[in-house]
Amino acid sequence: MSELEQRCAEAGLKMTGQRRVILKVLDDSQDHPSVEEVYDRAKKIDSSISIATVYRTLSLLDELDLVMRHEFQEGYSRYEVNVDHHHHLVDLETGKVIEFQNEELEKLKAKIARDLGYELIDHRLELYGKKIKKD
Amino acid sequence: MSELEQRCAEAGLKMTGQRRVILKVLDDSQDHPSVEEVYDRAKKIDSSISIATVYRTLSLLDELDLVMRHEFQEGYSRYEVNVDHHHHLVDLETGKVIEFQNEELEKLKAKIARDLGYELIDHRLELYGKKIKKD
DNA sequence: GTAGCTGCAAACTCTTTGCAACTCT
DNA sequence: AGAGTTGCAAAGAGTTTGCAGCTAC
Repeated sequence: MSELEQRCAEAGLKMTGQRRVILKVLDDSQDHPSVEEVYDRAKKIDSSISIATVYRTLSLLDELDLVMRHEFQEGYSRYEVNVDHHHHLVDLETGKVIEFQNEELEKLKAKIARDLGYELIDHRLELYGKKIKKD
Repeated sequence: MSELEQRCAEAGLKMTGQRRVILKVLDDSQDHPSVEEVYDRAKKIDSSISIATVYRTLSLLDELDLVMRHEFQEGYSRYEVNVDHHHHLVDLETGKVIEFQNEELEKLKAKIARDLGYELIDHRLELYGKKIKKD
């Protein structure tokens, strides 16, 4: 039983065939798939699965904090399995998403919020860039 | 003639009554109105204006970089008149948007991208927080 | 005069939902 | 058995678009 599956069970979710398939797809993902992409990958395993179920399952998993929903500036959501805290740099030429962490940045964000009189609850930082070519 | 109007003229846009109304609404906005809000404010000046025109005009202005489109995590877009570079802190309890700038942050972002081998083209930073209450 | 702009309504995309049938536990 | 889950299709929200008429230049 995968860790995702385990944590779903702990949350009291019924482990249906469809959910098992979606969890496997997520477990196997090293990227940040859209709902449509999760759906396509799931269909390869069980072609009878419906996109409504994918939407419902991803929403549930997001609520349980087992996955993280992102809305890059594309008009739809992407999901990723909830790993360590990090941010994203989106390659504007290829759409590739690169993850990074930066401790200094974390401190700075919290400080900025505090200075404005706020407790930082959540945030979003995305960089969009082009690869530097060394000729 | 407002500065926005001037810059639209320079861009070769025809100055119709509807556009003048929308530009005035934007000029008078100190906040970050949604399309619906711009539409409502515009209708108070000219009730015959259509929401399609508001969408079309805001898209145009965004392309010309006269306004900036934001997608906070709300499921729709908000616009603001394109002023100095800054970021936003969204008050999670009231929805209020607070603007801030931070030079240190700017440098850090560019450095992170550079270290990853990227030239920073664009970025997005939003903080979401709750007001700290001093009891 | 004409290219560009408008209002209207229909269409589109992404997402959610009501419902009857089905299935884990 | 019963609550939770599913597929389907319809509905929703936000946004875009085709078209015929209108308007700034």
